[in-house]
Amino acid sequence: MANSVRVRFAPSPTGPLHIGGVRTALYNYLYARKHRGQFVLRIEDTDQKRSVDGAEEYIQSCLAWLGIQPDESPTQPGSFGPYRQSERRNLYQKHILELVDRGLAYYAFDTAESLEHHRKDHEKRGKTFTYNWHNRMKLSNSLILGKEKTKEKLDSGHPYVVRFLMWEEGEPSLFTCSDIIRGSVSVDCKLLDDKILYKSDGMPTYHFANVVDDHLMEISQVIRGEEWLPSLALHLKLYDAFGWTPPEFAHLPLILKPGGKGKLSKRDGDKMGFPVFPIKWKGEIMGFKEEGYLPEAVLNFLALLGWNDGGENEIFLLKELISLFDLERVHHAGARFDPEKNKWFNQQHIQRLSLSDFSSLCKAVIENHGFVVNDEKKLKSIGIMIQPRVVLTTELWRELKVFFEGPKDYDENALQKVWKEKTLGLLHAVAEMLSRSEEMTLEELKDGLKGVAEDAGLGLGVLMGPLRIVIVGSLSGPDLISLLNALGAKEVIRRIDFALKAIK
RNA sequence: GGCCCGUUCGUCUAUCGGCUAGGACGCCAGGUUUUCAUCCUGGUAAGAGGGGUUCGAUUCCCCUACGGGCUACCA
Repeated sequence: MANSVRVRFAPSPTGPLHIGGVRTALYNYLYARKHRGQFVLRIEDTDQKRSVDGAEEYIQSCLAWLGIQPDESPTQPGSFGPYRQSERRNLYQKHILELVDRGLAYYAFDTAESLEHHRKDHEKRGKTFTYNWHNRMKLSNSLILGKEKTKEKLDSGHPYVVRFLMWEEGEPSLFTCSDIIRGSVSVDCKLLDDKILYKSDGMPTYHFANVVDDHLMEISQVIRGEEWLPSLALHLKLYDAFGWTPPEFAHLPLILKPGGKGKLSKRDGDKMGFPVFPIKWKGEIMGFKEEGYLPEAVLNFLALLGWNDGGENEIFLLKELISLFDLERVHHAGARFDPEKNKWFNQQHIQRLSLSDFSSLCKAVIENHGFVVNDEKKLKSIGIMIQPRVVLTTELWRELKVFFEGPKDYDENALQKVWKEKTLGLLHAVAEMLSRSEEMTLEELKDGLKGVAEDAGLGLGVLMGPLRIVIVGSLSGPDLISLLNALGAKEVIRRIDFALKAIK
């Protein structure tokens, strides 16, 4: 099939994958699925110093939790492997040599110290040091050394890097790149530097590895963060140098901090009390999963951060996102991460869960707390009562608890508010009424309670407050009649008795 | 500093020259509910500023301001 779509998500394993990366992965995934193409995970570990143990596995687990798994990855290789850059050295080697041979890249021997010196010196004079056409002939590299001397240096094991010959005098300097989201972007090549393609440790830099890999892996669209836009010209020039047809590019707007300035960073979540990682990292930092978010809600929120389908609906499942997604509708400006709206999305998805899905969520929580419910019908009736009351799944037990344990203490303020002189007698009467009766329907139960209140010359409302406190411990919770019904007469009577002893 | 990208309610956004500028989150008020929550109804609030182009600019162009990114032998 011609023009088949292959996109990639290419994180470097330097720590936990944060929300910006997740969104990049998501957009790639959506694009791939929408166009019936492949979604590739490539690990960019060319910087050994910054690689962090466990980060690669973490990335895979995140994608798995979110349900946006790659078609090809280090652990599930396709026919374009290896999928870790550290395992592709020979490929880079071969290609860098080709560039050098053709005079499009050159060896440079400048030490880090000497470059640093130049930079400082320029800075002092209010200038910027750029290693390029206007000074490359004054520095230390194969361009001035000539073939012989360069070979000598190389053979003697002298450390070197390889630099890209970005631009030479006489060439046209205006270069126009095109971006699916932004249209065309022009840069002046005179201002660009001779980027290092190959480091002295024998590893390629991002720029080089990226271009070689995207070409070799037959990537058709590169969808990545906006921080790469300034190096787009370099990358395109590199494709050009090899004579390769470049993929299309789409640069995504950045995700910004909720309150302050700058892009969202890994530490923001901790600082401000909301997660920025999908799942727990090294048992230290909690993720969306642990904080009670559904993967579909996280996906939904992220998808809408910088993109929308133009309609007014905002709640989408992954399947719908796939059919609606369109890179050309991606917003141009950075988007601020809003933890409140994220929560709202979660609530919406919880509310939309089918009763049986919601019930099984409840069941797991109940069992985690050492209780069992084997009556499906009962489980579902509980589910109906509490589903609208939950925003995060971490709140599940707070709502579920009342069905399994009576209160141990009672809300003082609430007591003062509703506890009247006749309350004691009223509660005794309720217990008595319940002990007399068989199984009751909701209606019968309501009528029974009404009867008790009326016998004391009061309305139902006066009874409900105290009764709720006695059963729940506070003045909040699901519909009391349904709750009493679910608990059963015996348990209700027990709680009343317990409370009457505990209160005064 | 240089280069690049961007700029509509507090936040996420719709609008692709006709706008009384729409929706959502949040917030406020009211209603439903025996409570809280859900739910419903309503309200609040925006085109950064200045120049053009045009019969008409939020929409196109320029300048300024502001925001963001990049400027490493990090990605």
